[in-house]
Amino acid sequence: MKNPLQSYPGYLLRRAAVSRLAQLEKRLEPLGLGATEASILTLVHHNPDISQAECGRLLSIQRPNLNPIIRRLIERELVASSKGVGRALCLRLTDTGTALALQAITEFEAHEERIYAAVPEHLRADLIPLLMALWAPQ
Amino acid sequence: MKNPLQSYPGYLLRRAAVSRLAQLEKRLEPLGLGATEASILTLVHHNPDISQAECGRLLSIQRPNLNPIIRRLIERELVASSKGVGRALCLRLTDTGTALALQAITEFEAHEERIYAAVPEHLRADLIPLLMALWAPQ
DNA sequence: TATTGTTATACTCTATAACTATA
DNA sequence: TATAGTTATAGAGTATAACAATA
Repeated sequence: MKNPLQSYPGYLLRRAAVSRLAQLEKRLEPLGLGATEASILTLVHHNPDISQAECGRLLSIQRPNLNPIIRRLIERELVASSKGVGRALCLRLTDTGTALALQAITEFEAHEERIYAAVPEHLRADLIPLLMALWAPQ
Repeated sequence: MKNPLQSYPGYLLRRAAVSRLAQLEKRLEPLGLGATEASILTLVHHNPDISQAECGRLLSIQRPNLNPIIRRLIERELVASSKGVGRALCLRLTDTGTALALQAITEFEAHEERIYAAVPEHLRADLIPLLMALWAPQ
């Protein structure tokens, strides 16, 4: 039995993404973080006082879906919020949140290394621009 | 505001996969097919008398999840089933199913072309092996 | 017994509508 | 009014357990 879809780049792209995400989540599990939560911590770490809506835009998560995720991070005291302009909330990491974010970033970078290791050396420099081109155009 | 994850290949991989899948589903919508349904029709078209379980293995869909999808395709008279060995069912496309599968395959190939078009020419031959390498190793 | 099909169920992601609050 | 946060809800997709049917 043969899978004819394995010659389609779109199918392989999806399979690769699913497989690598699962691999990452396995590594993040000891930190008690999912990939989305780890992404948010990283984003807030790099952008103190970012709003919830801005987080959602940068991570392509819609506000109604992001809300309970952020609330859980606040409940866990990894993120703290203060009032911003309008109804906006400014998000910052707590000390615990910062410590966990740094661990998450370490895992992200190890993950990045694993992915690069799977790519033939002469193609590594092309990987990021290639994936951006596959994402961007529509 | 900057998204630090955009320098991680794993993040870009996921974004690209989601974006391209959405693009494909838009093209398949006029056929009344989702990407999964179109994949199954293509698979059965290339492997007449394939079983449901084998479909699931090749497409990485677990049997309990595949069951209602196949049943819907049978209800729509795109797929017909006959008894195989054990409890297995042999799946085949009906004439309507074959006609629709051919249209779906045309859409898959157009999709493939769009993806290749986004890739710099000197990297096109590397695309499939690259994505397979990103999928496979773990 | 091993494999397949089936049912039930639960959890996560995602999508939309509608509401409240504030510059 | 426009933007942000919030709530409710519905639909995919995915995961596990358990049962039925058949070689």
